[in-house]
Amino acid sequence: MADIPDRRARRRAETQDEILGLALGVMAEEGVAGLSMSTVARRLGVQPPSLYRYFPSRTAVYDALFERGQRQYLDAVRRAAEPHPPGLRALGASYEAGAQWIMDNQVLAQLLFWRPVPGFAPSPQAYAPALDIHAHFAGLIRGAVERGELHPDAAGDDGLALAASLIAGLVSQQLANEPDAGCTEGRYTRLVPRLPGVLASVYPPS
Amino acid sequence: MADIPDRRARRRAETQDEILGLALGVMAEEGVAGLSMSTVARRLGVQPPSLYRYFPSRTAVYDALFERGQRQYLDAVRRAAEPHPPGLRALGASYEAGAQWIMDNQVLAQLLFWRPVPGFAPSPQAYAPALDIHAHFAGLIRGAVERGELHPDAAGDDGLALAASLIAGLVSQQLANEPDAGCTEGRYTRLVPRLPGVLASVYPPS
DNA sequence: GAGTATTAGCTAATGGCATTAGCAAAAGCT
DNA sequence: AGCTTTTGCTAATGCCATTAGCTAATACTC
Repeated sequence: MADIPDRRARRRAETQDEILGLALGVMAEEGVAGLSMSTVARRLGVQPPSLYRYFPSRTAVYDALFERGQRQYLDAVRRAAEPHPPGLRALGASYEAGAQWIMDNQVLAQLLFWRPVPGFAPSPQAYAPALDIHAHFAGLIRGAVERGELHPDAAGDDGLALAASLIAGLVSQQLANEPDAGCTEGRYTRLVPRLPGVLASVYPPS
Repeated sequence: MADIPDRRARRRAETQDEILGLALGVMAEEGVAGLSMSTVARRLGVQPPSLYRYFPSRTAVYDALFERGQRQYLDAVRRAAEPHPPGLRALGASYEAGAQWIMDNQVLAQLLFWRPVPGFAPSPQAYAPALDIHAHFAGLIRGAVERGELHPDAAGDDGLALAASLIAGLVSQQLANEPDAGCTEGRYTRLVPRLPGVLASVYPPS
């Protein structure tokens, strides 16, 4: 019956995935820090200690979710920018896609961007995509500068920090105050499309 | 010995205050959601159940801290604005004082603005000052409009939302990425003094 | 000052949690 | 078929929040 090189490994990976999905559900209901291995085990139809065959600790579950989230988010913002040349348009598309992803994946986003879990710090490999995310936005802003859409200062340290803070601010306000609103209706996230314009008025091309 | 109307009530209030202080310390070490009644009791030199004479539950401790935080923060931003007439200058001073307070009281700030504790929602009375905070900033922005420092749109829904998001963005980025930096040195919070200028370039007076 | 009510502490107990140890059955491999 | 690896289980440990019930001290009343 060895029709597939490693059947067991595949089933194992499936189970791990199922555990992560259930964990997300629990976190959505109980809060990010409210993840309970026992609850996940119950929903999986298994005794709590059996989970430890798949993840060595609760922290490891967080870490796997962290990495998965980083990759999904990076994918979302990259894909959104792809159709455009690097510049303000691409930046706007990335902003919007990022905000959308965050509102659609709130618990994952909290884990990624706000670290609400005492004792959890992402492993270096789980954190790696975060650097790519930063590089992605930096690249778009440099592109906007080269196209004459922004003042060169926008690509400096302060400009990049401000650009990152603009989106972080809208999204964090939206999550804190109106977490159930859709991205396009929320009092805060509906302003996301205006961010490229905000950046341009702060850093008008020379 | 009844030299003071209610001696016991005073001692009780002192103990409650001491508990809140110890709780803040534990939260600073273990994370906001890592507050443990048992740890607080140990530090107070008392058995865990005795804490329940002072707070009916762990959630009640969070609630008391929430209210205390709201009041302190409101005080800080109000006091900073006082010397100035309502306008961009006062707004800048409030922004800076608020950012400073948050960086100096990170755990309290997380409790106030990011709700990282599953199952905790502030009671209406603990939440009350939050409305005053909003009104404070709205008043400053209206003042800036009246003084001709900002376009009237700045005092609309979108303008107020953007103004709140600007400071939220810088601070949340600072906390997430460089929590140990001082407010004036941090890559993000050092941009706080520029926020009135940012707002003015987005909403230039007609 | 004696008596009474209130308060603040204690210990013991309950039920939940993450995690570890050790065992038994199943699944795959040779 | 026999061996190894994997996956599940139960039992146990030590933590937690919280409740119940008791005792000593503290303050108030007469």
